[in-house]
Amino acid sequence: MKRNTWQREAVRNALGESEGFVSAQALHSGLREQGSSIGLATVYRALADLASEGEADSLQQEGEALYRACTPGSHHHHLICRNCGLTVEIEADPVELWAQQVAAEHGFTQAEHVVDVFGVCAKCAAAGATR
Amino acid sequence: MKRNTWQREAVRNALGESEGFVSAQALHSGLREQGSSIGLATVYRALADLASEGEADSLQQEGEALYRACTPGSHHHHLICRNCGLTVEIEADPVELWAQQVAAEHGFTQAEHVVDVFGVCAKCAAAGATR
DNA sequence: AGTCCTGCTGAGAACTGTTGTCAAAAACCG
DNA sequence: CGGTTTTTGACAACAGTTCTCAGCAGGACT
Repeated sequence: MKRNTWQREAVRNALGESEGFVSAQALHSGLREQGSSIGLATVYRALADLASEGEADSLQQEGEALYRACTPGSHHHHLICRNCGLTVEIEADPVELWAQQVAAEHGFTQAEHVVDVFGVCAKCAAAGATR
Repeated sequence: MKRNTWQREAVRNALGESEGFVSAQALHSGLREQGSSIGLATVYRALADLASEGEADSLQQEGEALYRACTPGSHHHHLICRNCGLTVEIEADPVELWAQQVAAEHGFTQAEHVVDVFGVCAKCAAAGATR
């Protein structure tokens, strides 16, 4: 049976409050700074659970896993500011179709795809324009 | 100054001969089995060099980096069999346009994107059909 | 060809992100 | 409340990758 602990809630909340993708370790130290006594392993476990239940998305960047709360159930992709981490969920229907089609053309089945767009958001572009 | 050592050549060759994406460690042990005395660190260094010079593509899967020789200079994406690792280079012009457009719509600039399609190739689908 | 300099190599240690272990704690059931 | 059973948290273990550093060797120059 699956139990409902305050730790899991804490992770879910912390994830929901963050602007963009966060690493497990950042989340853990953030919670610790708020006085929580949650353990690192627990954060990893909670994140893995959330991700497998579709309540969070994950992506790999520079060898570490980043997580983000997302609208459950809906398939979507992300547009991520590589400077501040701001994330926008985007629909990608044309890409879905394209991926299926390309896979089929080459005899591939059970196609899945990884699609993420990185860029610099308007705010960061303006702030960094002088650089 | 950049030097041309037999180790770098060995890595380049081994990469070119492999069917799909290979991990640095697999490449290293493969070379070792062929009697080479190349070191693991050197393989990592050579792969990083090749990737940064555009002679190899890399992707992250399950926490490890995989590499593959690719046609230098051309921008393309990959269709990868998640069973045997077979890789097909694919053109994705519609996706390129889509990515630029979506980024622009949200005020993002300097858009880059990660697009990879995973599936099961015809051969593996046939072999695993009985499973 | 010989010499020198400097970047490259290889072995292993060190590091980083993640997962496993296990006793103790706490959530759920009645 | 008492019993059962999952979950937790501290820490060890692990895997992949990078760092370190003494010695080696590629290439330029002679």
